[in-house]
Amino acid sequence: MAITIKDVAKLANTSTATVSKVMNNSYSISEATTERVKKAMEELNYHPNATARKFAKQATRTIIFLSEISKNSGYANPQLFEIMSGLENVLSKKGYTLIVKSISSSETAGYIENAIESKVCDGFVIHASVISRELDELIFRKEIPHIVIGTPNFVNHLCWIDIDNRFAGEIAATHLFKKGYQHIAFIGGTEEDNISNHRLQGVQRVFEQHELIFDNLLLRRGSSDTDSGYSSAKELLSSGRLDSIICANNYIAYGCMLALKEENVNVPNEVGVITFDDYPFSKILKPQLTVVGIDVFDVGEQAGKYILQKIRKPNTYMQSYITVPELIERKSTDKTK
Amino acid sequence: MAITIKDVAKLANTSTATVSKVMNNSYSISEATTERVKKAMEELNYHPNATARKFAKQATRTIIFLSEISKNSGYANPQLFEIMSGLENVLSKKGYTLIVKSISSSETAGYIENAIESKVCDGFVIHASVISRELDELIFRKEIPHIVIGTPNFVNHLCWIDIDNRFAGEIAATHLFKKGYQHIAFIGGTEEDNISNHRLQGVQRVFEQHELIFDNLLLRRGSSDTDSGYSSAKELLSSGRLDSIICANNYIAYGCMLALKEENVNVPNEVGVITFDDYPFSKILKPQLTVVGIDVFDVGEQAGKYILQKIRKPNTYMQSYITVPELIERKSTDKTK
DNA sequence: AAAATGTGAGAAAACAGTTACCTAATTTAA
DNA sequence: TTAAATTAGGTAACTGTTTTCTCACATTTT
Repeated sequence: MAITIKDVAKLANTSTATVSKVMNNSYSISEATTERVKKAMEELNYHPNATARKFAKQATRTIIFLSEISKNSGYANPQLFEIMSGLENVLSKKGYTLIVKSISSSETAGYIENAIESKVCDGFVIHASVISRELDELIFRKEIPHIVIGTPNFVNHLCWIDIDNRFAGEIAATHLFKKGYQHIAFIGGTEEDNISNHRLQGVQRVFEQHELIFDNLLLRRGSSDTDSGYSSAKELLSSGRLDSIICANNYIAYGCMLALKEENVNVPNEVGVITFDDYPFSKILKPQLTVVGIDVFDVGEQAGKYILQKIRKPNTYMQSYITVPELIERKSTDKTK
Repeated sequence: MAITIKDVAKLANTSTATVSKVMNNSYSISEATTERVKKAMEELNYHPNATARKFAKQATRTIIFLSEISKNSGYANPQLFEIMSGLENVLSKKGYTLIVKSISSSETAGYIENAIESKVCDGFVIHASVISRELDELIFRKEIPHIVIGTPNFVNHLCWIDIDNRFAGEIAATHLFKKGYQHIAFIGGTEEDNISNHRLQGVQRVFEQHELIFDNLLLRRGSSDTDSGYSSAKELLSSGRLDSIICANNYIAYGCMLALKEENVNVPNEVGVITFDDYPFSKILKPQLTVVGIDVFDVGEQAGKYILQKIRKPNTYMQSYITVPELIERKSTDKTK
């Protein structure tokens, strides 16, 4: 049998109430009694039962992180885990526990409803890829403490945190102009890919600011992979006058670099290349890629801070929060004017 | 106030014991009563309190995954998350919950002792990087259900699961021989890096089998990164006769490929390149890398199965379990004889 | 010296389930 | 027909901690 609070109370010659009060250092307990109790706990090597505590306190101090994780997620989606790390980091510091649960968007609402009713956790951090209309409604109706990571497509009530991808696009374009590039191309993912869309919008906004027009002949949309980056770059090179390429992500950028090398185009002097997200990748290419870096660990941390705040003060209101990207200058745009 | 088992019992006109029995479908309860109870649960939208259940049952159905995760882990250590995904996958299926906790090796023993005494979880999956001698002793003394992922350096009592890196080395060397390569070089990480050591041992074993001697002039040890791969490859090229290189990991391989390209060495015809672990990376290089692939998701799954088994039947004994690597043939060794 | 105030600590009632044990009713076996 | 066995379902104890309420006693104020 495990040692319980009763054993401690008996040894310390007090009541369980007093022992509990000492543990929670709430209420006024005299110095002497406190010492006696602590000594007894020490002597018996007492560890309070965590489940019983949660039960009595009616609070779980637990957050559930929901996203779809399956074979290859670790490789394909390193940002997801970077976010999770940031989240764990702040929760841990505040004595909270992180449960990780893989789920598909069709199951999310059901799972969350059950988990909150069953008091499994105090709140949820939900990856945008697993939200649903049903969830939006549920969360509103039951006032469930939550935060979505990423921009949900149809948001009425969900609150979320994301990267400012438009601003990231602005940073990229501004940097190229500053470096003296003038004919900027853009290679993005599919038309449905909002990340690409927002990054492109940011680029276009900079053109407007400079009272220039973004040349749509220098815009390519494909899929978000290396092959697409490769073929888009080849097309661009053969078709038009350009001196720089903004790639919507690392994979595209890599394909693009391969094409440029094949065509013997010098990077950064003939064509500058810039992309987004600082994958390990971008540091090891030759030349190293200039990147608009996004601190996704920080996104996880912010999400953690927010959900804790929401639990402590349920009337806290926030619909969205945006983290700020930052330029990481490397060789691929280091043009000697 | 939340709906409890009492409310259900009252509505169904039975005792709480009966409701509980229906929920756990244990004991004999008549069809009619079962129906009545289920209808009542439905009607009240009853969700049993998870904490109270755990408390009454004295079992947590929870596993804690311990490793060191910090900023950049998601990028630098995708395998870690691949393992976590596999683990979550099997635990989830069996109704278990996965808690993720970042920790450093100096804290592990203390944390585990407290968690097990406090009945926070039923068992632990521990990454080899956070074990300690103290932990080994603790786990033995208290018979703590656990499994270590990776080979611990000093193991007396810990049980662990790992990849058969020696066998992976054998696969690599065998493949090269089969393809007609004869002068095989090896680029590894530091002398302390056991993964490199084991892979090299496997390679050497194949040489022995063929009654050949591995030429130590074609062995290079450095760090495990791209730069090291690059400089080692350059050295090898200038110094000796070789027709193939085994790189201990993807980063080294990439550096190696850069060096080969710079020296205008044709891959795979002049020099074949093979490495380990199937990072996304290896598919997008030109030429694509042949790789001894290791299914780390499977490692996570195996670990999950083992820990569940251990909890169900504590007298299950296993000291180590090894997963089998597999050759993924791509262009970088596709020599036309 | 009496009244008001403050402080330390215990008794007991939560918290919401599970389950060992018991009884009554029904079925089966002899 | 009776004894034994089986089945259905209720009673109440139990899981380990927290917390409200109360009271005794000590201290301060009037």
